[in-house]
Amino acid sequence: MNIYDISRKAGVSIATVSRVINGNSNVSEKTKEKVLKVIDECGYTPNAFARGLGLNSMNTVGIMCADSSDPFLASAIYFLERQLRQNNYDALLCCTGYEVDVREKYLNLLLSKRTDAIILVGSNFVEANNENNQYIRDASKKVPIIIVNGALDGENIFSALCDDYRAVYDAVKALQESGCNKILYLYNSKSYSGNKKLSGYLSAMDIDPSVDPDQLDYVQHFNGNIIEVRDHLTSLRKNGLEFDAIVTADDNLAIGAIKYAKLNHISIPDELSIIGYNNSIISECSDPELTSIDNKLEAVCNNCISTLMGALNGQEVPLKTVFSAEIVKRGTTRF
Amino acid sequence: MNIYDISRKAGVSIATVSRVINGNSNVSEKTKEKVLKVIDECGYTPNAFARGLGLNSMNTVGIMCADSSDPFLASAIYFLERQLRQNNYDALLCCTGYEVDVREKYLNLLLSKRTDAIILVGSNFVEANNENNQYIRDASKKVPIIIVNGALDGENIFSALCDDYRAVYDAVKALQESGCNKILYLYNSKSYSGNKKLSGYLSAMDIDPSVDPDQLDYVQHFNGNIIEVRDHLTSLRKNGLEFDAIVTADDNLAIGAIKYAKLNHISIPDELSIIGYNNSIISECSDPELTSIDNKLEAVCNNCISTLMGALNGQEVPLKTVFSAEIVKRGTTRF
DNA sequence: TTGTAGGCGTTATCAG
DNA sequence: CTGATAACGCCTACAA
Repeated sequence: MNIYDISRKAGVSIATVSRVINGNSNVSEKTKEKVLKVIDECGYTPNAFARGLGLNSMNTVGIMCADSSDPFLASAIYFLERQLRQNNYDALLCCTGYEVDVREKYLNLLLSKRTDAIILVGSNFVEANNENNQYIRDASKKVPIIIVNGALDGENIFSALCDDYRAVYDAVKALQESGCNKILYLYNSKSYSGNKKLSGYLSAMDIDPSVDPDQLDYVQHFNGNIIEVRDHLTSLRKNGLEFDAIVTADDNLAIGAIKYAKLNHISIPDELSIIGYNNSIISECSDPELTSIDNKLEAVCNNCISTLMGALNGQEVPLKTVFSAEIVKRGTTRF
Repeated sequence: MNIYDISRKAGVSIATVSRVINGNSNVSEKTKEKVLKVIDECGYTPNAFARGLGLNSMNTVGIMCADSSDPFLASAIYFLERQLRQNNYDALLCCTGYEVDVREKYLNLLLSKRTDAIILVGSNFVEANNENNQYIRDASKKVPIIIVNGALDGENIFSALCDDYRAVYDAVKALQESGCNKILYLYNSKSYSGNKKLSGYLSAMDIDPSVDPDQLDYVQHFNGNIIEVRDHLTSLRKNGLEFDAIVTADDNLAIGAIKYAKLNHISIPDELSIIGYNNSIISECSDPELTSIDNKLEAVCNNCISTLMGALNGQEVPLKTVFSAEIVKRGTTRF
């Protein structure tokens, strides 16, 4: 069943059928009705491939992320997909993990599928070593690239994100005001936003930003699951490090910190304050519930799609949009 | 840059270029190399739309789910996408919410994009009222349909799932053996698997399955977030209902149950045992950590994709594959 | 082993 | 307002 069949049954040319399908105004009401009736009777659907070939687009955008089962990324995907669909676009999902090589391969794969744009979700897509971002710049020559929660300079590269620097800065300041002075910073990613967060911590703590953070006892770069985080903190403590607050770059890490406190009979928030990041569902699951930084993911994602739509329509759109985070106070802090 | 450009530069016909691209053996090593060199130099990528038009496929399958930010569904999507990509397929994601009308609309939308198959994730896609599943049956006439965690009879409809009936049955029995006898069942979905789980409970409790479960005090159908669940349980208790164990159809509900116990100073697991479902990340976040039923999502998803690949290749594949669940013991039970 | 030519189902440009 | 026809870029008999 193709456009020729319809045109024959309706007694018109395929051009007219095409016009009706695409809502072209230059069709008389009469023939329009006639054609629509036939289309309806036959349950005809235009062939998307042929259409794609003609228009050089199938209204599809690629969404890349490290791991769609991560609660934060999963939420982002949800928001993005919803907005895309509202704009009549489909979402092609691609989980890449964290390796640059794999990401480059997959990005080119999506490009070869002729997606209209590519969304990179998670600041971990932006590597500290700028050479490693070249493949993104190359891709931006073909289609617009939008980065959620990260930023990269470039002609056709757009970013929507939250001010992570300010968020952590404010969180640390709030802890200080509530009486904490030995504040540990725990993070697991040296991505773009990872670095911003770290800077916020260093600045709030009045630490010279030029010093190598890996040398600082109070800055812990650690990757692992909840239990491993718990044990890591426990061993830090055993080795004599004292701290009365922990700020983490991710809620998962903060849950590990709560488990650490439980294991070592440290009371929260009296002896130890904890602040997580992302305000994900798990911040409501713990006991006590986790004070967490809400980085306005929904707003960021919505903005991201509207920017993208603007760019695809050739409008003038901002290269970078920054939102403010908000500290959601729950049970792991004294303020 | 198209196949003609390549053929011209390489001094061969487009047929030869096509053969090289598609790994057709009937090409001499010499011309093959020549063509590959030109392709490489030009950075040529075949046009996926044209290819799709010719082959009537773009190696894409649609994944539909209610809400990709739900931890359970997010995990499923992750596993599915990974396996699809391994088989050289792309995943088109579509979040539908829970309304049948919307789902039908979106399913037809995916169909109109000429996906090679459609995966329905979550048993909530299978409605108790069989008429409401007709749109799925209709779709199965065009492409294979695979249901993850649910089942529906039909010609081209495949299912991979876990034995939810048995899982809940065993969980209730285990609670009974550990001394509980007033076991509350809390669920939020009357889907296919929702009903299976409920049956498992009723059977283990020796309750006549023909009775309307909505009439039973110990069977609570309730939809809401963590806090609402907590409050609902609290009001049940205030109204005189006594229970020493709660089995829930979802980890989220179980977290609400833990919060309920906290709020009312009921000790877990001494006075109240709790078992969740899905063994999702949040079962490790609570305190105490949640005993939960692991429904082998990864195995189910992997099986789902291999079944699908078999079906697409015209092989003989099982219509329905059932896995056994496993109770993961943590801190909310006495066993 | 290689080339020619027709077909896939649209959209869009021109005439009329 | 409508129709004929040329792209769009690839695959694949069939012919050589």
